[in-house]
Amino acid sequence: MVWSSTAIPTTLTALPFCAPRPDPDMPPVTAARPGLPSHPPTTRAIYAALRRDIVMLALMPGAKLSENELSLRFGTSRGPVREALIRLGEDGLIEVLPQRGSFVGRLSLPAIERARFVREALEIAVVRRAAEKGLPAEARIRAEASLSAQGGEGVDAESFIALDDGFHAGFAEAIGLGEVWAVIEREKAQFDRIRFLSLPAATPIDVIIAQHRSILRAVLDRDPAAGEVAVRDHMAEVLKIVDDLPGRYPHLF
Amino acid sequence: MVWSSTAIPTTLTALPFCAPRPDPDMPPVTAARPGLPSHPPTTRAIYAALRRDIVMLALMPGAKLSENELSLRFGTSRGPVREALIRLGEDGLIEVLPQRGSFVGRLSLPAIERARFVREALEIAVVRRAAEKGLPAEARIRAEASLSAQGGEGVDAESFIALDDGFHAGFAEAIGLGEVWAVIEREKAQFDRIRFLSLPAATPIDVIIAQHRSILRAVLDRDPAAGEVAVRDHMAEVLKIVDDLPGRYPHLF
DNA sequence: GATAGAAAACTAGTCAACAAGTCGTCTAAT
DNA sequence: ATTAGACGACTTGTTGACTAGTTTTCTATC
Repeated sequence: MVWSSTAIPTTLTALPFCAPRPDPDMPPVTAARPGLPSHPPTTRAIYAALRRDIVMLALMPGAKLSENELSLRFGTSRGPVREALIRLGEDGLIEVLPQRGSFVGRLSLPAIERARFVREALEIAVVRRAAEKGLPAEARIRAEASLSAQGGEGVDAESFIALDDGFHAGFAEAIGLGEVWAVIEREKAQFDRIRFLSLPAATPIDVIIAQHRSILRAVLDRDPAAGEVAVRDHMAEVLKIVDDLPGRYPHLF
Repeated sequence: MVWSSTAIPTTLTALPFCAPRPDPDMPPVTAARPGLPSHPPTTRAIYAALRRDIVMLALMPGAKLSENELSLRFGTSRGPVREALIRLGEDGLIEVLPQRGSFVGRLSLPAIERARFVREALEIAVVRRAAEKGLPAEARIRAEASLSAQGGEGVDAESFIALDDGFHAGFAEAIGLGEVWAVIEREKAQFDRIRFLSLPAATPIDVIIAQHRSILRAVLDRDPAAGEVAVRDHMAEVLKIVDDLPGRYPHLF
């Protein structure tokens, strides 16, 4: 068996950003990101596909995820599907009730606040240390390239989030603690969902880019305190958009 | 099938603290902590048993973990064992090489430093917020009870670590973010192993208790800055004991 | 028609067998 | 003696069947 190319059938789907449906059943359509870590073979692909669908709200909170149905959809047996579901459960993205079923986790304000808290704490520590140690030239170039790409033409929501992630991850890698970003990424899924949910009314991209600039400037100025303030400011954006969401989409909470 | 009581055969074992063996095969003996969360049934018990053995170095870094052998030992099929191994792999405690075998992860200085970094960042954020919000009376009582218990008679290594964990987790729970401790706990396993490894020569318990007192005092004094300093001081202890370990136990790294 | 009970259609949990890849060893040829 | 090749004893990955529990639905009874 060859691990390099997984043959999980995947399909691209247009995302119904602003059309959340009360219907818990969802069209079983997905796309798997290539080039993810690697550990297991088909399990990883299924995990990636489901995670992407959940984060992008193609699978709505509360939707039922039947192992049988998924194994049928992915063309594998229940084993790999089950393992993928276990990992999604560990990420807090789905909830499996014994003998009852697996369901996409509902949005939870406490869970979002916890994720925000964890991310803020880690990101502050990373930026502080980057400001103390100084940013390698290569990392600086990449950060600035990401910044200008963020403001470029034709960046859709998904690619902007990818650029956003890369920008933040760059600092962790720069200080030789790239794996810290993996911890952040696990938590990040929680409020990536609300980010997609509130896309039209969300913080203007210009503001976010300006905050990114502030963070980078503080690091380049070797000013940890300013970096911490900039990160705090940046992370506070989540709080602003999260407030009225439960009122607007009560069935997702 | 009844989930409440799992019937995984477990056996208690005296721990060979200061007798690390080059032999990668280990006596397959374990005890499972009761009252763990609950999600799956037998998988959870196997996971807990193996995790405990790994953290306490009853399973030495580099040891081979055969799914077949483990399923034989636990009296189940390979399925639950496999799922437990997946979760241990996610925790970074074991490494599974496709078609080759599963192995207890070796001690890695970068991994330990990463875990230390994450824990320090989160613990600082927690203590700071606890100092800002103030500690509820109940939490204060529990913290002080834990402190005196830590200095009590006849606390062995395992129970001290449990008290230690409870002390730290208390702050997270006090500020309503108890689940943050779960994130810390996942990372903590990495340097719990070196804690057990360096038990005899480790930092005297008195010093650790004094550091705990400093943290609690800072929180009670509503002094976030002092709390941060105290946590940094406390976390620095790990650095002190980790230095000469690779030289003394090269086969574990 | 409304309600209580049985049965059928789900669910996840578990298991044993098979497939496929890797490693070590043993044999045979040079 | 050395080396190349094949065999066999491992490993994890995958599968489909079976078990036990839950929910729903349908039916018979009041």
